[in-house]
This record gives sequence, C-alpha cells and structure tokens, in this order.
Amino acid sequence: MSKTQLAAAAIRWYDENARDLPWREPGVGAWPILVSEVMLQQTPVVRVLPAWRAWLTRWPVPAALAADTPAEAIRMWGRLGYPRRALRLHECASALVERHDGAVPADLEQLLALPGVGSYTARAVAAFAYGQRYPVVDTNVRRLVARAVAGEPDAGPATRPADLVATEALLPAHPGTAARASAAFMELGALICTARSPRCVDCPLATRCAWRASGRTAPPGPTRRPQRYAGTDRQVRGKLLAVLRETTGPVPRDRLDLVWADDLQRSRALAGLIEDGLVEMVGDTCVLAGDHAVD
DNA sequence: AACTCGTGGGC
DNA sequence: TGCCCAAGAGT
Repeated sequence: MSKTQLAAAAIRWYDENARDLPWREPGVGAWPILVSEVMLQQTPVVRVLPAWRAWLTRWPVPAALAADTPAEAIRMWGRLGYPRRALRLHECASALVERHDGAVPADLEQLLALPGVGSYTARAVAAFAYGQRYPVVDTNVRRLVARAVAGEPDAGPATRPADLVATEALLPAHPGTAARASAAFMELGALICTARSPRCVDCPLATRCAWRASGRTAPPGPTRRPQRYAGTDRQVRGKLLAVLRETTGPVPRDRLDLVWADDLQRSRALAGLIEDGLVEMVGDTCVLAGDHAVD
C-alpha cells in the first residue's frame, strides 16, 4: 500500500462530504482565498462566513482595502478575534499594491514575505488558489498525520519542518490533485478526525490508520495549561478595542476607564494596543489606527 | 522554544 | 459552570 492511497481515499470522501464553503467554489480568486485563510486562523468557519462576505463586498480587490484606513479594516473585522490580523491584512493589501501590482503572487517565497502570511497561509494560497503542489499543514492536518501515519494520539504543540516533510510524502504527484488532497485532509481533520472525539466509524482512512490499529492509545499525562482568559490582558485589550470599534473618531481616555477598573492593567493593555499599531493617541484621546481626519 | 494575541460556542 | 478549542503568525 503506497502512501498516496491515503490521499486517494481522502479525496473520494471529500468529493461526497465536503462542506459547501463559498471560498471553495470554482473561479474564486486568490484574494478572496487569502482573506478566508487569514480569517480562519484560529476562528471557526461559522463565524468567518458572514465576515468574509462583508469584507469582500466592500474590498473586492487588494487596492480597495489599501486605499481605506486601517481603522476601517479593524472595524470590519468585528468580533473575529485577534484584531492584529485585520491590521496585517491591511498591511498585506498595501504590500500587494506596492510589490505585485495589486495582485496576489503565486510564488511561495513572495507569499511568505507578506504581512500576516506564514507557513500555513502561504502554502494554502499557493495550493488552493494556484493549484501548486505544496504540503498545507494546519492543526487539523498535523493531528490527522500524527494519528494515521505515526500512530500517535495527537500532534506535538508546534509546527515543525518534519510536519511538512511527513505531509508532503502523502501528496499525489499531480499538483492539482495534491491540492485537493490537502483540502481533503483538512476537512477530515475538521469533521472526522477531531481533537476531542474522533468519529473513526465514519473515517475513510480507518482501515489504514496507525493510531486506530494501535487501539487508540490515550495521550500522555496532563499537559500544562495556558493561563485562563478571564482577567488577562487579552480580555482587557478586547474590551478597550470594542469601545474604539464602535466609536468613530476620538475617544477620551476616561471613557476607556469604564471598561476595566484596574488602572495598571488597563494602562498596560492600552500600551500594548498602541505598541501593536491598532490604536493611536491623539492628544489626550484614543483612536483606531488612521482614524483621525486631519483637516 | 515558549509565549502572546480575542472571541464565542459546545459540552 | 468551567474548560476546551477553532484553517496561525510573530517575536
């Protein structure tokens, strides 16, 4: 049994079971696909769907976004989370105009050089928008490969070069088919080979899965937990930015005092937002980046 | 390498 | 309820 049989089985399943997502429709351009990939970084599909439509209706091409202010990008981002992504996408649009005549490049190195575009997103665009043969490794694929190939209950905590190598080995030779296999692996990881309760009975790879063959060994002991969200700077940043998002123009600092009682933490969170370029001080007031009409 | 960075829904 | 997690990137 060759490894490409895994891909073949995944593609057959994908053809019958893939979700009907708008950025997968034939003829969708590289820019809409890039926007979807950035929005999908750590944000569930159901919340991305309406935001993606609204975003592309307003900014159908990179030049349109680049011509608008970062503040508007941050507002349109809404509550998708991690608003730095909105800022990076705006920077990315500017870079596309400056370096690539307003188009999304097909070259992997050029994609990787774009703001907010990392190893996953660059390969996703190269594969899904341009049909090139690159391993597209997200958390779903890492988990699926760890289980089906390595026989481990889960992938390691961080993406490694080895993940790219292991996934590349599964890809069919034909570029377009390889891209389809990547989409299929991702979809299998999202719908079947899930983190919490994998549905092996519905999995087209079950008969070839090393983890299942080993009796689905449990993951090793307690993994160290990240800090809880409640009470963190991230929560405070979120509250501060929510006020700025829903306000056009300057917000007095004492208006922001209302969202969090702890002066020190609130100041630290605001300083972080400024440091990230999401917020600017204008005199004694705060505005979203670029949201100050100078005239 | 480990840590930061939002948000909301499922169980 | 509290906890986990969802198509990562940047430092």
